[in-house]
Amino acid sequence: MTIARERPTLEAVARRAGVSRATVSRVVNGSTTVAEPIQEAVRQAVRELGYVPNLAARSLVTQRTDSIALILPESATRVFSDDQFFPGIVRGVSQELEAADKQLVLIMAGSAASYDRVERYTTGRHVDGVMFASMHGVDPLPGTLARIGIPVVCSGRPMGRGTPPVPYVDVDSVGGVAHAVRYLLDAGRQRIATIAGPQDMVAGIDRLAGYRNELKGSRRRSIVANGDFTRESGAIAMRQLLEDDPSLDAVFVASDLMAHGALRTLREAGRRVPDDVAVVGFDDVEIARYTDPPLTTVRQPIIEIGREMVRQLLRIAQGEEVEEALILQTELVVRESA
Amino acid sequence: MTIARERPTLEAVARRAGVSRATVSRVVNGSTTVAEPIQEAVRQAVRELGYVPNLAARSLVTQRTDSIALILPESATRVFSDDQFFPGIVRGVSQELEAADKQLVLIMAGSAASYDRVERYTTGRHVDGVMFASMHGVDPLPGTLARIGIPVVCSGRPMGRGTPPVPYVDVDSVGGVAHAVRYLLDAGRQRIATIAGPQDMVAGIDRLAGYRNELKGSRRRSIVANGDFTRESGAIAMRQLLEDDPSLDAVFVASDLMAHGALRTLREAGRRVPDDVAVVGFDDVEIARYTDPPLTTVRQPIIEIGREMVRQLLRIAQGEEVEEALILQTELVVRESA
DNA sequence: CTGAAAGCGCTAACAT
DNA sequence: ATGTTAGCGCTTTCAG
Repeated sequence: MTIARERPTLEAVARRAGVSRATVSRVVNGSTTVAEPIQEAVRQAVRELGYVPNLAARSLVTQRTDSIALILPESATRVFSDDQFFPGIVRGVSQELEAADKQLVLIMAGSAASYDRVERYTTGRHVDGVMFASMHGVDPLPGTLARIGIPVVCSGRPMGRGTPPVPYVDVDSVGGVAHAVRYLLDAGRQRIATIAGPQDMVAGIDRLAGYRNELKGSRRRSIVANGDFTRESGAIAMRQLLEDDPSLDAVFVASDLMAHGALRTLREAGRRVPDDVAVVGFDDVEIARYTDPPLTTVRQPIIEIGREMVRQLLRIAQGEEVEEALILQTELVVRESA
Repeated sequence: MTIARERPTLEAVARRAGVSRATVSRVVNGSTTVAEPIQEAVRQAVRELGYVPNLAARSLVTQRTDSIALILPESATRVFSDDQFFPGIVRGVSQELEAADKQLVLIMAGSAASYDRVERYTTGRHVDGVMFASMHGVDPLPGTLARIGIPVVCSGRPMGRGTPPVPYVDVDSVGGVAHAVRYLLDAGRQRIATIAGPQDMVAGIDRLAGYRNELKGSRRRSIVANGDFTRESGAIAMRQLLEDDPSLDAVFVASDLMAHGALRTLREAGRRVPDDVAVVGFDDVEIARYTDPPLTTVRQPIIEIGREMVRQLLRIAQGEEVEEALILQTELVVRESA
């Protein structure tokens, strides 16, 4: 199928054009210090031979690859589920990387074996920098990378303190949730439950902490069920809550997707929303506008997180010092009246 | 933030362990021909120095990177839309690559600039093989890669014949559509329209051809509107069709997502499905089971396409000859009775 | 403005 | 079983 077993090298081009390797290299890399006629001769030789530079060789000497990895420690199934978090991050990252003319390589790693591969891939310097999103538990990889000098940025504060600390971009979850809960309190709600996110992820932990914090001041007891950010888990958790406390009149749900599931359960249980039970979500993904009723939720600038991750990463790659934390603001979006 | 500016090399490890570079290389790569005590000494040195192999150097000599690219010539927005084609392909590819212990790097390229970058990235041998899905128009890149000896496989027959031909995995669209149309004919439908996919994609072209082919034998005239595989375009195309021929009683839609949109339009227009108008889709994605009424559709084994692409690619990479075309079968799934 | 030469860090014969 | 040696294909001083 392929004849071209022998790929032409710089050397071959140089011979053909009757110049030195150095000159060919200069032309190929767009140096302006080469006489026009020679440039043309070189380009011609490149064309005739079908020369394409070997990036491995180049990056061996330049120490750059001009590509950046975004690691999603999740299975492909999860990444492409209807959770709008991943698309948001990827879009933000793409936009910003586009502007910097860097190649984005997206890597999913849902299993232990694949995570090992990712470790080899990234530590081996196949990319100039690495971003992590949706991390679970205490993950040593970001710290490892940072230690061997590869620029890293995480989305969400990494769990466990490492040395050196890994810079991250996050949103003010605790503050956002506080707004949400206060909104429910102000509306006179008495028994405010929560459906928490997975407790192996900072997003899950922080949102639950925000809820507990805010409730503490109001002498109300907390009523908690756990989900994993999927719609289905929200439906199940809501059932659990209704069992635990049938008289609850409000629930803060740690993600819109789970809130969507919770709404279904409430409807099935004959509770009116928001009359009987007020529901507030988190994320402000598109679905929040189409639920019945539309969801009051805490807006999180997901795309912006992606963009900021890239900006931080590029700064680090240029040797600039950056703050460990870059925190973006959240905002309560009221859609139904509780 | 990072102290490790100087990355230890094989050389450094060798010195520290008091052996030669070759021995260290053997240990690092798991050769069994090294005496146990020496292995241990080397591993210790590796640990102490925090040595990590430089993959660029390695692949410069081995000519391998153990990673494979999947190129999606679409924007991130489109890839993460609710079109279940992309997730299916990615899942199939992931599964199969996992088994081969190769790293998948997913690359999206929705703009011309990004496509240039992808060309540089792939021709530069950053990966051992390249897969393409969702191609638009005549794309020279697969052919270019094949020519310079990089294994390539496409999903869907590439448009335009190149030299050498690029191997591809596709489904029997024409046959699948024929079944669908015949099903409508057998049900006694008289005016069978179609909502075609984008005509710059083989999937769009082939499905339209299948419709025209099958209709030709029945002396019925074809009624065509165009969409771009999105739900919204299906809704719009359906409106168009109703205007063109208010008396149509059936429509074959080239994708389930467009069919979903078409159903909405039909409902708004007061047509009952399937009583007034029968609708048949293509893809059999999950949504087809949840539309109202559930969609009769042509099932396409999307995940299998992904898996087969990888299998073909690995064969090519091992120097095996493969057939240019690998065609998977489709199947009509009847859900509503037309 | 161009060429010669010295590596980048690693692997793989080939010796020993 | 281990070491020596010769590159892989490229960039980049440094001379000229």
